[in-house]
Amino acid sequence: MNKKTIIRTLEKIALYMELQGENPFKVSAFRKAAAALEGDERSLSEMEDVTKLKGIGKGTAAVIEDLMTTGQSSLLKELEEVVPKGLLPLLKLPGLGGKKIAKLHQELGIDSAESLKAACEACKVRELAGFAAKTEEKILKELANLANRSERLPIWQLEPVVLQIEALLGSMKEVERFSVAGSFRRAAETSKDIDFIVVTEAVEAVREQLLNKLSIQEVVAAGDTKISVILDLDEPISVDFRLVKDAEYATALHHFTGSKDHNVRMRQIAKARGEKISEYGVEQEDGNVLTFKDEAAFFAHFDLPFIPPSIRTGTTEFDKTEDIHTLVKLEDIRADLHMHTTWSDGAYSVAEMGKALIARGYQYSVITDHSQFLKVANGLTPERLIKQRAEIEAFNKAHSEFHLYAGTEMDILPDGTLDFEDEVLKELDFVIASIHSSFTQSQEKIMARLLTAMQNPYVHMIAHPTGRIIEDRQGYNPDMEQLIAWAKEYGKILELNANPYRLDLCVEHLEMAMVAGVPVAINTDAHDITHLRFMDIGVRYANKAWLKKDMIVNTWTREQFEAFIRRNK
DNA sequence: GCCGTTTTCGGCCCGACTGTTTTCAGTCG
Repeated sequence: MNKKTIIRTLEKIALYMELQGENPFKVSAFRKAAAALEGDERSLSEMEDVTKLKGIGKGTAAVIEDLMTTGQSSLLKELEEVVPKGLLPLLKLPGLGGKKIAKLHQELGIDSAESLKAACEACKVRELAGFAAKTEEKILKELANLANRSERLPIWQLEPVVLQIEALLGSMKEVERFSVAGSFRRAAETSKDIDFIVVTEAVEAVREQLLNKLSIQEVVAAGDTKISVILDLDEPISVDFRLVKDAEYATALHHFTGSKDHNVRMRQIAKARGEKISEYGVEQEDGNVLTFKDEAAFFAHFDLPFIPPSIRTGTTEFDKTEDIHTLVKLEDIRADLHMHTTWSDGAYSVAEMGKALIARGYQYSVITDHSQFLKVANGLTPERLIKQRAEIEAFNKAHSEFHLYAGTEMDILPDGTLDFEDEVLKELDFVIASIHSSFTQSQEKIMARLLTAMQNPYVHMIAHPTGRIIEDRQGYNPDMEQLIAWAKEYGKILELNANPYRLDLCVEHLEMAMVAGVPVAINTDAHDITHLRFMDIGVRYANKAWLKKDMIVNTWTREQFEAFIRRNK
């Protein structure tokens, strides 16, 4: 019995219980048990007693025991008999939870998205206690959204899987070099699968290891050059591995990175010169096939500069080649201006974050914990801000080559006021203003809230300006044209939040900001040292909008940054 | 269901807000 299967079964049980309207604490107990198993590095056989794990007691241990001895869970089977499968996707509808779905099922016999839609259209739902006409309308709207949802997976779901596969490939001595390719490499918001190019002379050994060490649901193909599998995850993810010889690496990587349209343009360019591009190399008129040591050499062969993957759309990258050198690169980044520590909801102390930032080669950064309104995130009161500043100053004293600024991520409250008085704000080096509440207010109200922040002389930046989560929620729908105009008028920075859940501002809005000449900061919003890696995603994403390096605040030197933040002091 | 006792039940992170009702589930981080 696979540990992953047990984790997934426990989570499935939680899901079905939720649909029954079970006690939420009971539901979360099953989820916690699953998380406890997942969080423990040991395999099942290495644990003599699972109930020793915090979060696993008699009930969940019985489920595990059941799975180990019979290969299935009788509890889950019982639940599946009582709860229609068609109810599962309804949990994804905003506004509907287990209790409401259970009620819809019990009272109206609803068992699927289709029957829910029919009941709403027949005005049956509004007759139930706790439901009304407005709810009906909302459900219908969200059902339409659900149907429109593509099969593509969001980047935040793929990123940890890519990381895991990279670690596995990196550990194989038979693998000479490798790279993720496809739309993930192009920093697409969503992808239908993950592609890897792997250089090896030992195809057999690499294939065996991939098939044995990955948690696989289905092997689609396992040949000499291509291995295609579906991984056994919460949502199944397809992964293709292309095994190539070292000489083919550059052209194979280019070919499988795409985009399709980019490749078409490249092949046209080659054809005009009497050459032919394939994944194996560039064939000359005499039949001789050229190969390249890397992609840069490949592009150079066609008199092109290195084109970063994220701008390979098959359009502008060929028209604006002279601008490519103005795009930001990871090594241009000197700072991260948005992160959290244990003072609010982060996982590491000020000093631990500081050291991790120094290790990344940054010159300065800003600690920006949540403000008092966000009680669940342990937001800071003015008194705690003062104490935190002392800790930041102590860190700076011990590290003269680097500087940590004291900031805040301050909430813009639902009533349109700011969470701190000006007296508090003016003592801070850097002030971020953010919306984390009342997303469903009218655009007018949302804009009024944002205007308050824009007009405050102590606010420097608006973080994640739309509040969207990729493939999950739309955000609070601000009027971006207006917001960008205000940012220009009041001299504020807009954020490109690099967390793969957000990527907010999106490409379209970043382009608008650039045209308006509004400075952008690429920030990780790290709640953990490992989240600092998101800077790479942010930089690659920024390239999609052709943001010029000098408009990106955190490429500035410490002196330039300081001049900006001191303006209104 | 799990945990941890001032051992066998009460709390489980939380406080404001929305839409619905007149007490509450769901949503935000």
